[in-house]
Amino acid sequence: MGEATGPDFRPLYSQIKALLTQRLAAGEWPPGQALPSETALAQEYGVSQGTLRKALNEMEAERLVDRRQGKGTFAAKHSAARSLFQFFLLVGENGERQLPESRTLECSAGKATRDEQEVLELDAGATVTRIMRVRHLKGRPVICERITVSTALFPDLQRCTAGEVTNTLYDMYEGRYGVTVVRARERLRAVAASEREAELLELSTGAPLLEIHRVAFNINKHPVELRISHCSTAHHYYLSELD
Amino acid sequence: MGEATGPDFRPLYSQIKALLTQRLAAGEWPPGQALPSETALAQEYGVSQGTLRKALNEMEAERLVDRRQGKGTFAAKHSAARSLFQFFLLVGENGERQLPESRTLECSAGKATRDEQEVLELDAGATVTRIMRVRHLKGRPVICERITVSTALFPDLQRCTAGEVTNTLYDMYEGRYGVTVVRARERLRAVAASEREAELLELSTGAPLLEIHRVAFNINKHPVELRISHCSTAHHYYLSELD
DNA sequence: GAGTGGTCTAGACCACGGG
DNA sequence: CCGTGGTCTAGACCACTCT
Repeated sequence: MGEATGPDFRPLYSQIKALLTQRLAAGEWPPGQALPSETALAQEYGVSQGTLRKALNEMEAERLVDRRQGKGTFAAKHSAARSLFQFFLLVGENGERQLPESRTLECSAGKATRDEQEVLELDAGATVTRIMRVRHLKGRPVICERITVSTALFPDLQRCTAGEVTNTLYDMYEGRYGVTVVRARERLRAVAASEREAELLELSTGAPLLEIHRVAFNINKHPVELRISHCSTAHHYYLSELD
Repeated sequence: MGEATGPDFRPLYSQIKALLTQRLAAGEWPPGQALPSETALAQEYGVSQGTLRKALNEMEAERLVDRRQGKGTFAAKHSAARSLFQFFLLVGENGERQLPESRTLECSAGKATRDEQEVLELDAGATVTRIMRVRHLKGRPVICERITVSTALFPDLQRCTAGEVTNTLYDMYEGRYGVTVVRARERLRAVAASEREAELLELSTGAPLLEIHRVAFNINKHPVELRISHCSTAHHYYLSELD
């Protein structure tokens, strides 16, 4: 009957899900790799295939795994599609989606501010790496953003961001640091463009910008990145589906 | 084996779901009313309880029905909680949620503009009812919004919005007109406050405001309301969960 | 106690992907 | 061809709600 770790009064499938998520977070199946089949896992845990299926289906709904008939179940992996549809909600007038190109302005390390420390749940005095960049859509500068991550979690990020341009930052977090971003919380406000932002985005000072304050979380629900973006919404809008 | 209406190559549970949704949309079970039990419906359609359960569970995920152990399955009904958590995403600094009070400024009927006609999928020359109102949170004026609906779908809305203040507009759509809003799409931009908005919201002209362009849909996926809100984000932010 | 939805099981068959 | 996940079934038992 496959005893777990102790008495647990949640449904079986929910316990199985927690165990599988734990193994996933521990790196037992790196992003993109196949998990054992349903039947194998069911046998391993001593439960029916139906129970195991319910656990895996919920994990798929949370985008922790990818399931495909005839192929198998795979640990979630970042892709351009995922960045585009899950994490980049600024779309063009006609609704078309496109990932922006990025130009890094600055990249430096320093002591976390009180705000950064709290949001990223860091120890007092921890070192963070900050990236300032401008992002372009169809040749136009549209976004001005400042990204903050823990230097301990992402060492040498400065050097990495210099050369590579092809992939998104989240691809790099996953590929080079083994950190997969699965969820994010965004807080939106309207703000006035500062003098510098106005210059970078080719607008006038005081022009209204959409501020996106994003905290990104890894599979363990720990915050791993703080990103504050100021976006010109002259030719784009932020799409939010309420359902 | 319970023939449906014709040859259909989707999975059984998906066909059942479509049939149940259709009956729900037709008003067979008004908001809040109980549907027959799983066993009864399974027998009616000649499928197993498991298949029927899968259909109902998906409908619950889409918030078309409410299911509670020991009680039954109920047609979705609007509630303060639903308005608050599904449709009102402007929250206070400390993350607390609260529904705003509304003060109607104007309410009039007229010919739909080209934009309104397209968004609401109306015939050319259709009549619409428009409401202008200011909404307050904790005594402060925070939102300035213009609402447009089809007059044919919501007759006499002008008279209705005059007196009643207790409930939300969506409660009224449901209670008086039998229209349940189940989904919405919002497009967000940063805009500058007009002179009038600045006055109403007690800000200076040109101050940055968050524009929310919302289209609300009924259970049949038809657009039933257009709402453009201009929000002061001095003491509130728009919360968007990306998962 | 009777009735509801929730969990769990075991097994059959189907659809898909790849050798 | 085999192995994978997807569908469908039938039945047992549990947890919750109301009378």
